[in-house]
Amino acid sequence: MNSILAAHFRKHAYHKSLDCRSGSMAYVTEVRLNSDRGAWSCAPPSSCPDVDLDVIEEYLQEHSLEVPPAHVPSSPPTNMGQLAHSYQSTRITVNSWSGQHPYRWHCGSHAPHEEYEDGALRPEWSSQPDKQWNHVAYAYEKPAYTDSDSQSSSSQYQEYQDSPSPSSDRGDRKDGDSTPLVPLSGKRKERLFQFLFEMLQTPSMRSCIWWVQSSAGTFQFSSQNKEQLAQLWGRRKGNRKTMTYQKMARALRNYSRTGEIQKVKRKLTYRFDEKTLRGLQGL
DNA sequence: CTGCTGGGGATTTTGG
DNA sequence: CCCAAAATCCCCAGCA
Repeated sequence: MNSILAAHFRKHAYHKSLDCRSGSMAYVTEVRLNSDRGAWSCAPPSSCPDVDLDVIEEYLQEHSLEVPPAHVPSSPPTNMGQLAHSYQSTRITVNSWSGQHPYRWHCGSHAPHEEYEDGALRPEWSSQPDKQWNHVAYAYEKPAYTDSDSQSSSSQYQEYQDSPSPSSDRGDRKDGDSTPLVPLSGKRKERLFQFLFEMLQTPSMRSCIWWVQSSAGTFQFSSQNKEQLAQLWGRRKGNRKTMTYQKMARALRNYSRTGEIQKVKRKLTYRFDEKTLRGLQGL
């Protein structure tokens, strides 16, 4: 899988690099937000942005939908440092999600260990690329690059972490839990939350969207690149008009009614319902 | 005041 | 064509 992905991106690296210039400005902004951590060491600050819609889209189409299973050849291509790194992280994500810790949903309220895996998963262009496996204790520290809202962080999490599971009350959805998660007949259009989940599993999209706390299902959009993500969504849907974050967020808010995704107090942050999460993991 | 976010009613699109 | 669900449009409010 690694090689495939790497190859794909490599394949596009050339002619796509042209676009980088146009797209790079957005990065510059975001990069500077990370300066205090020396961050982005593994990210593409000036190099070809990972948010190239064409490439991403193409890649996603080719290997669509199937989130890479937990098995991956041990050594990622060395020349694709950044990519390999991020992909590896993703692998971790997938790993930890593939039902290995299902119980967490139930005992999580006060379990402090949740933070750990999160630390490893966050788009932590953190200190050292090779430290990714470490269980950083500052897990709750918000990502350095979340612009100004950084001051709010740890305290908030506790709030929504132990919020009563919404699952029980809203079992009224006509389809219960089986539905939205699994494409009924395989025909149904991809849903927004499925798309988002997919993006969250895609290393190259980490400048647009990332897990804040994967164990809790919380994820966050980049204020810099959220529009690009939205556009990608629009393309995926085949819309004539370009999708915007605003519209996408509206759809997200609709999910809070039905429970698939809920808004979290934190800026640009949402949370997958556990049921939704489980369903997505099982896809 | 302005830009960014978030909220939600109204309307359109989509699938059965 | 009807219906329900999902998506989209559009306007407004709160906040830094």
